[in-house]
Amino acid sequence: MEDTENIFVKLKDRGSVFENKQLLDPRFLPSHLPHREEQLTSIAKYWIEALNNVTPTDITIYGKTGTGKTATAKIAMNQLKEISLNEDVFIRTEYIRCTDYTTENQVIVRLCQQLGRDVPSRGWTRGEVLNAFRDIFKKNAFGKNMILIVVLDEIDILLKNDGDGLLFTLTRTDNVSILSISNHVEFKKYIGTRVKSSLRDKEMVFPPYGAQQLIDILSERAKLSFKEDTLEDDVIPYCAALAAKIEGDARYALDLLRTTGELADENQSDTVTVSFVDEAKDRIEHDKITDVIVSLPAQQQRVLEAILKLTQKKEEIISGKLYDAYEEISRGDSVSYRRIFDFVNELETLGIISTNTVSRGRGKGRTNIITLQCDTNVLKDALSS
DNA sequence: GCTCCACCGGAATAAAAGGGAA
DNA sequence: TTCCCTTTTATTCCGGTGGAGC
Repeated sequence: MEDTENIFVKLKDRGSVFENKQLLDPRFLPSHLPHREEQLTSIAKYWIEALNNVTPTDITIYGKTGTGKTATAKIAMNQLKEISLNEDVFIRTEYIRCTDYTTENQVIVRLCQQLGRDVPSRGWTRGEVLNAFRDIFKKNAFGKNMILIVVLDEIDILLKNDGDGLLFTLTRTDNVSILSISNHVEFKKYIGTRVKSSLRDKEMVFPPYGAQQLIDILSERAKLSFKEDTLEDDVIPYCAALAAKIEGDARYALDLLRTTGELADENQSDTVTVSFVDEAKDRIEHDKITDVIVSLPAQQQRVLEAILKLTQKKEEIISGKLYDAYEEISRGDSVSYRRIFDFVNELETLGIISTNTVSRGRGKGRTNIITLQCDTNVLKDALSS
């Protein structure tokens, strides 16, 4: 029998335009962030108090997706940690992503665990968990007061889901400083008055990156991630221009550049040309929508199916009609209208659909007009997979 | 057996704007 | 013309239930 060629060997030997693709990964944290020096300095000016054994003031960071909020906060955390080792203080910085820990309880439990307390995620009462958390501040091996700086990323998600209980607890705990990061400016509407009074925070806004700034960011990364002379001159400016249009999103810009390189590899091209950028843009859009839809619960997929069906019939989609279509698809296994209302809202948050509430006048009440915001073919493919 | 919490739905309340009375 | 009424559905509030981790 003839030996089968090892597919990995074949793929491994194939050329690549990348020197180190990891550097373009959104999770990669560079040591230097172009055009965020000012914001980093601002955070440091507040946090430096910790080195004098004073709990720093709370900070709130606003900014759209991909404006460097998380990266800046993480760099500040690392640098503070580094310098505090040489000082006579006990500072802990902890990072929590509120999309992973969506309730007060989950965050406090997680903090306890990160700080070395063995707290189970279930089984203990709220009081027991809180006591364990507060105990951590009472005694420690060095006989020094611990200062805890908590970075709560995407805090708007937690506030919307669970209310302001977490902020209440944290602001009432001595020696805790909060840095909250939010995508939305209006997230404070979820904070009640009792918490507002104890949360005396400094606010910071991260502006979207401009096209030229995005060029700087991409150039810096591309230098190390691509092989020499593989990138055509126009590629980076074009990626930057596209990303600048989408609210100056650096994460998107990096994603675009990486996908463009991947397409060059797939086409076994030695150079990355502008023509791959447009293709990369389509692929990212397609993958993004597909990923979201595939991970949706079955009931929400059915709602989308109903929307797709009505869209294809070119009918105006109003909430009542949508529910009828949904019930028909569900064949008896349907949830209430009340649930569908939530689903529609979630789908809107995800950007798959948009809604517009209109009133039709006396005797006709009001309704939501729903429109699909993505390509019907992409949606169809995603639903059938 | 205890706790958490995602999921669910009933009930109350709010909203919008054309129609009709004054 | 102004202003209140009307209707229907959007939206909010809130409590129940059951699965899962401990």
